[in-house]
Amino acid sequence: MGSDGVAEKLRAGAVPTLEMVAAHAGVSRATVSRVVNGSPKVTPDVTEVVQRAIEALNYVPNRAARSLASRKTQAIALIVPESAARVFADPFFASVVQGIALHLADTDYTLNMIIESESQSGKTRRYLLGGNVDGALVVSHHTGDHSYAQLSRTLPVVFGGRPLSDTESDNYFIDVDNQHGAETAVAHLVASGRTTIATIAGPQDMPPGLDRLAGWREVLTQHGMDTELFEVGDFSPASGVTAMKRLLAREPKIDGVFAANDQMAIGAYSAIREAGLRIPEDIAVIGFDDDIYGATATPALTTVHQPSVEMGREMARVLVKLIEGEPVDTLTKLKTSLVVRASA
Amino acid sequence: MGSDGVAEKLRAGAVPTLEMVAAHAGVSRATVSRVVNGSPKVTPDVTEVVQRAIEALNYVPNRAARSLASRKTQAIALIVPESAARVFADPFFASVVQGIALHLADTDYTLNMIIESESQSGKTRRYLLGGNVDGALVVSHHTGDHSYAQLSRTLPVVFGGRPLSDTESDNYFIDVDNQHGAETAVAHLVASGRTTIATIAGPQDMPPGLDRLAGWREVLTQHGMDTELFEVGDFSPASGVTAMKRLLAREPKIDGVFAANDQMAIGAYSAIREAGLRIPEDIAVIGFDDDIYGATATPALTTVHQPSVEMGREMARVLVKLIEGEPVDTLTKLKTSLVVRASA
DNA sequence: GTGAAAGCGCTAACAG
DNA sequence: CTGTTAGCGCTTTCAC
Repeated sequence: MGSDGVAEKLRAGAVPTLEMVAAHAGVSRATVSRVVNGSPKVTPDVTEVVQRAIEALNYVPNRAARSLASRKTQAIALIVPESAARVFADPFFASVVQGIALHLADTDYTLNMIIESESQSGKTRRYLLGGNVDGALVVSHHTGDHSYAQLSRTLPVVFGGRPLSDTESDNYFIDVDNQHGAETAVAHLVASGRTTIATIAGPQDMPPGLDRLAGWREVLTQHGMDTELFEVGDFSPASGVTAMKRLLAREPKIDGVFAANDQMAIGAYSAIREAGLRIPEDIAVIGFDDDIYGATATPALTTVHQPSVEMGREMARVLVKLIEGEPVDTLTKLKTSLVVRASA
Repeated sequence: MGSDGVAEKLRAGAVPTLEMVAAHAGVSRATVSRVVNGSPKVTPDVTEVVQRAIEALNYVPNRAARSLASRKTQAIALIVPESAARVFADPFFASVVQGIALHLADTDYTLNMIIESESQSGKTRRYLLGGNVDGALVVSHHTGDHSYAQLSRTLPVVFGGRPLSDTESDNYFIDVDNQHGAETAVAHLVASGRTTIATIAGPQDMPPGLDRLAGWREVLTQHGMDTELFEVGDFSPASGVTAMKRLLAREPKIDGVFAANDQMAIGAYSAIREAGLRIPEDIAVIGFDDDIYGATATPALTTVHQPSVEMGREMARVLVKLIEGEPVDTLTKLKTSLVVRASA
């Protein structure tokens, strides 16, 4: 009965199943399963016979069946909450995804990318709660938006970027050390002899905006310098132009400026030139992010590099550990580094 | 027996199963399944009772079980074959992925992103052949590399970009109309009075390189103009510089140049300026791609826009149709459009 | 160490 | 139109 059918399929060249491998190797399905899952208690001889059968049949385990029986999916969701278009235009995001995918390639986990269109946020929640994945990764570049925070009570979740409020202390975050990065940049300005250093800050309702401003303030304070010279932008080039103009109007003696991101720094370039000043001779400029805008600008922008690929890798690493029950830190901070080019 | 256990679980607040919904609604599991899958032959009354039970229990179907029973995965693989780093730095690729994800969000399919690291190409093949996905999408920007061509005999596959050779005629492709785009660009140059039009072609072993050169040649031929003025680059800015210099050395009277991509066009900018010529007064320049390099250059580059998001969307749309057995065209060509800015 | 048996949660004939 | 009956392919106790 059963084995006849199997023998038949074996010959038919159908998609090989564990049962067929078992028949081919002359062992039980349980044993094949053990070999496939690397169980230690299987005789080497048997293991080899099974391995051979697997290769002979070109057997590949069926994911769905395995998932159903083991109650694990071996899949991880990558949630992209912000407006899709904006997120994908962001090179930072692309690098993070790259890092995630690279790390996952070394594991048995699969990456399920989900673009969260607001029109169907319920769909995403259902997907995540429906046992379709073992864990989720949430990327939200600049915004501190963590509307998925509650999710973590049901499912392992790792966020990219720190939360705005610390009430969500039971969540896991991978963050870039924004404040330290900003400090490095401003310290560079100070070290190169600049004495009137302004900053174009990011939105003060976003963690990176807050932290980078704090870094600027910290260094100036240490050097007993004026800490009032800042204007807030929204991370767009246009806001960089406006902010720089206001800064120049307030204090014409400015000889150094730290912008909270590269795009605003490029905006500042325009305002500075319009005022008839030169970069870096009259005003040194440093940005933050190390994106394509700054790299291709003239003069090439000195900026703070964000370890974006590394961030993705770390997010994936932490999530996998979390899923597998290993202990991990609640907050991981990644180091930034100053990329000195021509603008400062 | 059975129903007692179910009633118990119902109270216990365990993850709801179809069986629990059936018990709650007082119908059979089959009926619940029909309602969930939108079968037309269920009485409205019954449907409603079931729906209510589903909501009451907050039931979500288990994907693995459904997949196992129906022998469908409702998942699509996105394969990224080229060196991951390069691909992700490419804004074109990011947009394509965006388009794919956007279309899939409207369907019941899930996107599995796979970065194909050469170290484990076998893993990818096994994954695809192991019945883990219902179909695959292969993106390869400029290269005509379709090493996955054979796959399509086993699994529905849709490629982005046309194949280099036409031997793979049983495969499905979504391509951009490179030749027509190039023709539009060159026609624009001709229409604006340019008489000595050169081109910086892309690699001649890549479809876009070939097609864009063909477009240039076609228009010049139509106008009885010289068709010898071309140099081949490798799509990098540096190769654009070199090619432009050679072109200028060969023919100083050049007053228009069409580059096969924006990055080479920007390279040409340097060479042109170095020769003491102005853009667009002395030489009009047009690129191809409409990427960030051209948009932020000075003067802003006139270029041919690639419908990248649309390409992703189309790839996903075609693959889903293919999976569901609907007829689709073997080759879909997407229209490009000329973006006139300051350089021509 | 290995096999037998019992499901995992759902779909899909097949009756009725 | 609805219920019954079998599995889908694999893991996992529990005996042997």
